Amino acid sequence: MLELAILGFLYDHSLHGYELRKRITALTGHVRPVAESTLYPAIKRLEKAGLLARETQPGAVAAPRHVLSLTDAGRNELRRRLAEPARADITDENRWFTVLAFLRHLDEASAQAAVLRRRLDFLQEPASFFYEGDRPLRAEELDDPFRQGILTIARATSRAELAWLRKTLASLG
Amino acid sequence: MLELAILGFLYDHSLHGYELRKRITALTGHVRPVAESTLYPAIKRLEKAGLLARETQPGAVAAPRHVLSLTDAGRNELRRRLAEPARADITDENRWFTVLAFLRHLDEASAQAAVLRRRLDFLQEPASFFYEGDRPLRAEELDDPFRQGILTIARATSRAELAWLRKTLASLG
DNA sequence: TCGTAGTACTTCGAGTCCGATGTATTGTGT
DNA sequence: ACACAATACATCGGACTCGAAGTACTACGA
Repeated sequence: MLELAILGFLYDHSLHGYELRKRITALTGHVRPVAESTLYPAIKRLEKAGLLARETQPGAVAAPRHVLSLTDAGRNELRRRLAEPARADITDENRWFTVLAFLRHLDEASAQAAVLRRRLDFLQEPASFFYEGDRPLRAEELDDPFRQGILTIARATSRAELAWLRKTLASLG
Repeated sequence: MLELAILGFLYDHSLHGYELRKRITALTGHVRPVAESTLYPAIKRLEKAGLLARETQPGAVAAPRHVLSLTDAGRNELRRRLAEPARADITDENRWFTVLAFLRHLDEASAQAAVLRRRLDFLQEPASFFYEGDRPLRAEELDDPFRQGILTIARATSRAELAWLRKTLASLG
């Protein structure tokens, strides 16, 4: 997730870690903030794996900056992760949004459409949060107003996303 | 999150680990499955902290079951976690849904309302995913269809949840 | 000139999670 | 009679994450 965001942001521009941090915070920080002590080790991991390169600049403002850029292997890896997301990247909205945020980096519309279709399939699975035996319960069948809320909100999200997915899939041809 | 779900499910009934696992899977498993090797250590943690008690039954169906039940400390701890959720429990939808799933266990409507109000405040903060400088961008200003999708879906969710929150807060008095 | 805020990165330890693997029992199909 | 699935729990190592603290430098107001 974090790694995907790092690769995704660096695909467009080289950035130093601090700027990267600000962009990741803007993207997902209001939901799930990223600690510095998580970001910098992640950068090191990716660097060690040969996915990104580091060039140290003398500090213009403060401490020396490490300007990061994707290697060819890094670009390939980003495309691979976007084209073949893990199951959790499809099902978990937080992860899914990160995939969506960078999906334009896939070159082919058909590959983009394939990813959207996986999300579509997932949303169409008959899944609920609450069951009676094996039968999924509908909001109206619950007497707990908070659990009703969960189903109400999830249904609204699902509806909106299905509409958007179908529209976008149609426009991708 | 996991711990909250364990405490929440055990508030109503004593359950053995395997049954607990099935209920947690039903609740959040389609989004984020819980591995057995995560659940059982979590149970041990809570037991060690004195929040739940274990009674071993001879295996009716298979291996001996450990029937788990909340101690008084466990009941207090659940109510405490529900009444004073961490920031991430409010902002991350996955965690928030878990709080909602058990919020009825808070005795007082005013305490329930206070939690809902925290979510309301969060949703009303002007936050986006994409910025131009400091200014949040609207869906129409993006030319990336996938990023437009993120904003479109997030807005639909937000609208539905705000409506539900206001309705429910009104009915809580 | 002194404190504070912001930039930019690092280290450490503790906790948490997961995949893989293992053990033991009962029920079901063939 | 035997394999296999399901029940039920446990252990282990490796990876990831976080909070706390630290380093170091610049800019700016009082």
